[in-house]
Amino acid sequence: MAFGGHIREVRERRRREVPAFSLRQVAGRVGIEPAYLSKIERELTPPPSERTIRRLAKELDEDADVLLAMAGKVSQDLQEIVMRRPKLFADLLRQLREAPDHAVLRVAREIRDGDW
Amino acid sequence: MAFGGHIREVRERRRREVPAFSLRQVAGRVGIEPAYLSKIERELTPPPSERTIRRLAKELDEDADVLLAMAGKVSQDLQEIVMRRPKLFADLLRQLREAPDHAVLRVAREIRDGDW
DNA sequence: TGTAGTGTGTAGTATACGGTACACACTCAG
DNA sequence: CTGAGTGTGTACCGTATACTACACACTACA
Repeated sequence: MAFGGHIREVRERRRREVPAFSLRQVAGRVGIEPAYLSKIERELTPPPSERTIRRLAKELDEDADVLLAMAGKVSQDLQEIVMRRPKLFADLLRQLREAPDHAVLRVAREIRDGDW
Repeated sequence: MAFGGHIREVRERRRREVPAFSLRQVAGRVGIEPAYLSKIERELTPPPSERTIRRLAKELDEDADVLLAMAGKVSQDLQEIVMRRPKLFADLLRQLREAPDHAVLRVAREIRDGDW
């Protein structure tokens, strides 16, 4: 799904319960102009910066990494993890490209359980 | 190490054997202006685009992912892998941030040996 | 009926990105 | 001593990024 439309959906849904989720008020709390948020939601402009996406995520209680992905971006902190050991992580990610979710999850679990 | 200086070092080293690795000729084969490559190598300009970095990597027989990392970038194809399953890979990468190389390598090996 | 709040149209802006184009000074081989 | 090749200084360029600012029309409530 596209970024803007998703934001609009989530915001409107939230708004049905809490009127403070009007476009103007959300824009205000997020720190951008209402007109800009309007254009974002209708996809008349490309998705905003990572910084703004993070604030939107917080405001709307959505997962920042997922929103960033919808915006065609990858979180800066993840990029730094890869850049610190480029060969290592480049290989790993390409290995895992086609791997099913459960296999990747198992890997993550093994690591978390600290058997290294 | 910084991107530009590394490029200069590698190119000069190569040049000692093969004179075709002059700045001008490399720039020519890579498809950029010599003046631009000069500025890149002396870091008077930020590193070039991913596209140009890839060509430099090929030309100088260096690892593209490593060069990209030195340039503060992450390969577009890796970004797409993460963006397709953002939660999955965001979690995984953050798990692996502090993990020692050998642990990550083992994970990659397990996956490659296809036990999923 | 006015006024508070809503979303939107239009215009403009500062900064960064990713370079090109050309002239210059230097070196070194024939 | 010339001319082919070297690296570099300076100026400029189009496009994209990430927004702001303001005016407008509409709705609903008091």
